[in-house]
Amino acid sequence: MRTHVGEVLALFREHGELSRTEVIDISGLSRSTVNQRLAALESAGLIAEIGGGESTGGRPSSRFALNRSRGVLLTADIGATGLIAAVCDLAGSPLRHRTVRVDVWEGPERVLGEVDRAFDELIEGDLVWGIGIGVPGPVEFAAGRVVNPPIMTGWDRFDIAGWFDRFEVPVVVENDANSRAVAEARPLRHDNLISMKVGTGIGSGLVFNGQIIRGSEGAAGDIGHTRAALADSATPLGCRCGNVGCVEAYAGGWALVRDLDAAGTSVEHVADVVTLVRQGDIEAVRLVRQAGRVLGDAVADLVSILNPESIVLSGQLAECGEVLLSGVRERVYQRSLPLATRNLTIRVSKLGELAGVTGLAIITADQLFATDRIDELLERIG
Amino acid sequence: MRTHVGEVLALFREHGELSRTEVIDISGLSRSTVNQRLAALESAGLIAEIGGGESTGGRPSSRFALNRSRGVLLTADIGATGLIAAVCDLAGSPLRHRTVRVDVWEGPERVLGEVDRAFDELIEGDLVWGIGIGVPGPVEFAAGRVVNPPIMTGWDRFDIAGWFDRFEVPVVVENDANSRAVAEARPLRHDNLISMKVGTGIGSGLVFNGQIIRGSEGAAGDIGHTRAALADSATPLGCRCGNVGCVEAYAGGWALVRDLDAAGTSVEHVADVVTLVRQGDIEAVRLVRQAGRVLGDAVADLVSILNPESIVLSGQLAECGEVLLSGVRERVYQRSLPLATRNLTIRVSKLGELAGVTGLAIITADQLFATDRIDELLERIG
DNA sequence: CCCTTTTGGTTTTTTGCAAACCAAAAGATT
DNA sequence: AATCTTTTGGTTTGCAAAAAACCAAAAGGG
Repeated sequence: MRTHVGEVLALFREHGELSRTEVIDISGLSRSTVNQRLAALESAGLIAEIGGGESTGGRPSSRFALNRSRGVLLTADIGATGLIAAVCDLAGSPLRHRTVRVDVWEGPERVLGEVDRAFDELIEGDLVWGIGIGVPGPVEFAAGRVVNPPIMTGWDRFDIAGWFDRFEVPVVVENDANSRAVAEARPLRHDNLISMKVGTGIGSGLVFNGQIIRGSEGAAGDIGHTRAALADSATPLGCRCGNVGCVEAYAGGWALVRDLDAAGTSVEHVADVVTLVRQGDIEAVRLVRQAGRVLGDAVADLVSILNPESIVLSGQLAECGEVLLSGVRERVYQRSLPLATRNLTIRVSKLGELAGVTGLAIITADQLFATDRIDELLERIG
Repeated sequence: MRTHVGEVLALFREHGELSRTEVIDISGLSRSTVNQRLAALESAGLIAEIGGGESTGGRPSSRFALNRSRGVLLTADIGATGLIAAVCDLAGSPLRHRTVRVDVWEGPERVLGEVDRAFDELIEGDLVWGIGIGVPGPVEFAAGRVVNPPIMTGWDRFDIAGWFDRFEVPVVVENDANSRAVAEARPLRHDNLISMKVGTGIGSGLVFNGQIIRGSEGAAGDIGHTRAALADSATPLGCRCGNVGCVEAYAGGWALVRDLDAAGTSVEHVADVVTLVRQGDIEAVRLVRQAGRVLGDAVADLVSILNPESIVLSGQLAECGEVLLSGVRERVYQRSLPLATRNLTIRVSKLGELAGVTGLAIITADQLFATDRIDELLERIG
């Protein structure tokens, strides 16, 4: 009986709620085949019948939907100085989450140990179906490990997927910016989107043709260390990467802290900058708006080259909202080709700090429900 | 009998020459199914048995390969001031070609009329299976037409595919830079590649995850009008696009003609610049090398962001070879993140002016041999 | 010359899919 | 209220594709 149910399941993941007739129309399959597959999916508990539909002049249809609580996905979004662990349903929505403060450079054993503990506390007898781990570095996706990370000391080629062997479920490892981008793109059905994370540093995730662009070595997305446009200030500032004139050295959170401090306003962390902006501190607002312009100049080139349909800003500095956005918009609409900005939207993420874990859950579900792996899943859940 | 032969055909397109046993191993299908499909493909003439293989201790295998001369693909690479029309085999290799001088702004009827004439002269009783047209503007691929082109006056939304209705074969329309990128990427099996065309203007084609990145409106790839790095020269030059400081205004062919002319060397066309460089003219070499640096600065950011495995330069200025390359390489290896340049190769295209028509043939074949359209093809060829 | 190895081809069995048919549940009509 | 029409639900039957099993052919090795 275990047939090509994956294609039908994919329809529910994409469209949400469907009746038999709708499945028939969309898939082009026959009524009997659709019935057979729906029965298989329902008996496995992957889909469930929900409230009966309205009549359109005849017998009312019964409607089905993905049974999003049949199992859970454990996800952990590991950042430079902290991590968020979450239990998500099969549609990707976080159900419960915990934040843990731990520095990534303390190494994989220490950090993943914290993830383990957080998972143990979050699981409430849930059936774990998959695990997704987000990391702030380049990832070899197929192997489930980090390769040549600039900031993740001690993590190089560490077998992250193997760490979670005890769960006996698929484990995916993905770059944190990429998982954010997926979380933004998928619900909107945007196939071409750029997600910018502006926190202490600056990173980006690219989704084009509906797929994550990882590059040949998983290092794609690093917009923070591209060259900034030096409008009039003749002094190219040094960056923490060792180079000079990087975007991050002007618009990154650490650069704003540096500049505000130099201007006489005592700040310690990016959060302080955000607070000042919200309080309307003139110097802070001026600096963040200027950071937006630098960011906008960098994004403008990217818009001309990649022609995305939307750009989403996230990260701590994105909490400055319009103050940051206006600078970005100003430069993008000024510099990018009109053709590329005609239907472009630039906005701040609505997902906030949960964007990472949400995206990881979606990516993990993608793997679990992949048409060529669906049998494996049915095998496991009996 | 008309079954899922497409999957097996795809194997031959990817691997070239295969024995039955190899097809069985790669596809995972049973011997009988493979035999059935091979028989169907062979009777349709899509594959042919080639010289028997060597024995490895048992009966020697018979080997099969795509019958690349079963039909031909007509392709035309339309540039700003001229077009190349070609007859290609089913593997994408150009068999015969013609060059026609015609300006694209003379409109679709005039230009496509020239394409028609060139096709008629090139066909020698060949069975035409598909047509591919490359154009210097943004393309709505699914519809087979140009949308909002900046330089293709009179072409907006013109039904290019419809023009070739008389052939009664599938027609694909693609951006010229994109088709070039495919021609470079496919034979090398590179999944992440940037192709830069440096001629009068500057354009690029992006292939990532093995797919063309077209952007949300087919406008992706426009690197020519991104912002150039203004090292020390304090005067941002005006560009023909109306903006200032574009890469093209420094490194485009028209900019070099402008600069050489201003320096007292009388030149009219980009070809003259190339000739001068080859003759070792000091000023020309200096300018082209400098153009390479400007280009390199722009590409460097793209390398950091997209992490391609190779960059290929084509177009007239690429004929300057090492003179242009050295400038590009200098800046890329200086500016891009080490992680992104570790395994990066930067080189000049070996395909030359036929890159466009080759890529178009490959893209057209992709459509013809797509698994969900293979039955349509078998229907047509009987 | 026989045995082993590897590939080629055919027959048999299974299974997934679709067409066709019948049943059920609603609204519409008389 | 009874019947007709419409739409959806479910089952049976027939077909065809795929795999397993089997036999044949063509090489090398002893």
